[in-house]
Amino acid sequence: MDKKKYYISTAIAYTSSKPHIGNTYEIVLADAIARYKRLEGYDVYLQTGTDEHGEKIQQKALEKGVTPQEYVDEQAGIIKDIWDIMNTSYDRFVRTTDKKHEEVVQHIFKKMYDQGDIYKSEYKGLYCVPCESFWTESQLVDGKCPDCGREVVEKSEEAYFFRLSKYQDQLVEYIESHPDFIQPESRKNEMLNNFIKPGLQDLCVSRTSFDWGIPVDFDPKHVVYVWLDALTNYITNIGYDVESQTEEFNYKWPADLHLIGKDIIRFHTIYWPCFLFSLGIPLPKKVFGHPWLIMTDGKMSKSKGNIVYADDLVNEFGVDAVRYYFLSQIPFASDGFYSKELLIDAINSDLVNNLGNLVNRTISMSHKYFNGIVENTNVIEDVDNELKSTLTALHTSVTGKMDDLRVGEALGLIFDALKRANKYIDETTPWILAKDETKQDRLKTVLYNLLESIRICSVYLQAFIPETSEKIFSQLNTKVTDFGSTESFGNLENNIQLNEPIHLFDRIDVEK
RNA sequence: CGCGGGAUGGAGCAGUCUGGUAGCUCGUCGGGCUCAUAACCCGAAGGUCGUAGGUUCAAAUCCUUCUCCCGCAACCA
Repeated sequence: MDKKKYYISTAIAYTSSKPHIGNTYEIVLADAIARYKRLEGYDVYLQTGTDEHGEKIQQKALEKGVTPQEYVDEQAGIIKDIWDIMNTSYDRFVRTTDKKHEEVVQHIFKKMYDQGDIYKSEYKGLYCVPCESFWTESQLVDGKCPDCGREVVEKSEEAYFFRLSKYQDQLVEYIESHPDFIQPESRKNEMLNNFIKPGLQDLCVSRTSFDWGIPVDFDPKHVVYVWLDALTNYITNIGYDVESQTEEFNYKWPADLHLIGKDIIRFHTIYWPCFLFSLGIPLPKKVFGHPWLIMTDGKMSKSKGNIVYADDLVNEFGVDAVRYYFLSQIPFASDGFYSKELLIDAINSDLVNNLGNLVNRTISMSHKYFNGIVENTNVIEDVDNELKSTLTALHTSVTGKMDDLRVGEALGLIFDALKRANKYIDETTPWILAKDETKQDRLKTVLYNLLESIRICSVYLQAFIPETSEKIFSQLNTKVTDFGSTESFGNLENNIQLNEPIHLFDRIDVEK
């Protein structure tokens, strides 16, 4: 076994409310990457989960009249259900209220304290007494509390700080010598110019204003800052502890990819690396800040009532339709739009007209002309060449796009190939061949080529729309579904008995 | 001058790094075909590539001005 490992993580979802499609996009994206890597033969580990501490959680629980633990248990369940509804293949779903995690976070905090990276000091800030909140200068509205509009006062409170400043030079050096560390590239410049080079201030890593968090064990009126708690999930759940690391940790770490939203790049490319420097363990290989899925009618908000949830969409359109939309329509580095019209458009034109119809017409013809048994008679004509080369080229081109995390473009290449296969039907006109007694062997080859093209595309599609791939393989009645079988054309079994054609996707009536 | 991103036919995007006939999907219009989920295939119309200027034989692409939109601005995650 010389499988190479691939550790990919999503950010852990904050349990303050049910995730909408924007939040759900990330796990689907991670899943597609993970599935593709597995297809390629990597030993993939996909970790996701929930971030369950913090003041906001405590407030929400209070509002609902339940304990914070009861609240996050419910929320974590909801989130996990949505991840499952999206058919995502995570290997472990972690929670920051897990006892083992909490214990290791305490060890980490202590270690940092003992070695002088964390020190006790005072947090000074502008405080709104009635709201019990600290605000920064820039958050104030007309110099007053942005929540209630009342005066704020200078206040200081005891707190622990992490010496970010100590690691500034090391961080700059690391980022500049590892050009792939922060992706896309524009984010790297943003971090360097905006935050790091102007000078890193030490980070306040404890709170005393609320208690729903991991207590600092040697000073229990403090709880650990949520980000120190949350970020470490990437190591605490694979067997890291300050004194001893498990074999699992040594094998999996460093992570190959942290997939995160572009809004939390700062935490993953500044705080997290510095924490790891402090612990003396390597940095993850890549942090990719993906763009957002935004609504054509403006930002989602409760007041607008335009929040869209993935599970509702799945109920209406099916899981693979929603996955397809997320994976194909969101640009690599800039935000992508969502609207029901765009979703329906993509379903009808790509999934129904292109993919679904291709499979359906090909299998139908095979049944009609040869009772579903198609032999590769190898009656080759020039017109076949372009089809074959289009299909075999995918092996390199799709993999290249996936390596660059350009998932939408990878999917686009596959659908271009399907389109090419539809064109091949017009070029070869099987219905005319069928009427000619002497062309039966040629017709068999044409149909075989089409079925093989469909098979090859379906192998790749396992990473993106796995249920659909299954349905196609089942219609083709093929066992050849491995990645290696797409390197050359003609690996579909000869003389297989096809199953009856079924509709993969139903057309969505636009009038509705 | 806080930092960064964006503005490309009706819609959504690619192209900008490494200047050289402006491309893709959807929609519209016309044609073809009939195996198929009114699907498929071919063709056409539609863009002064946000504004103004500059460099160049040549600019969506490089430089500068301005306008508009978005994100960030560190103790909310």
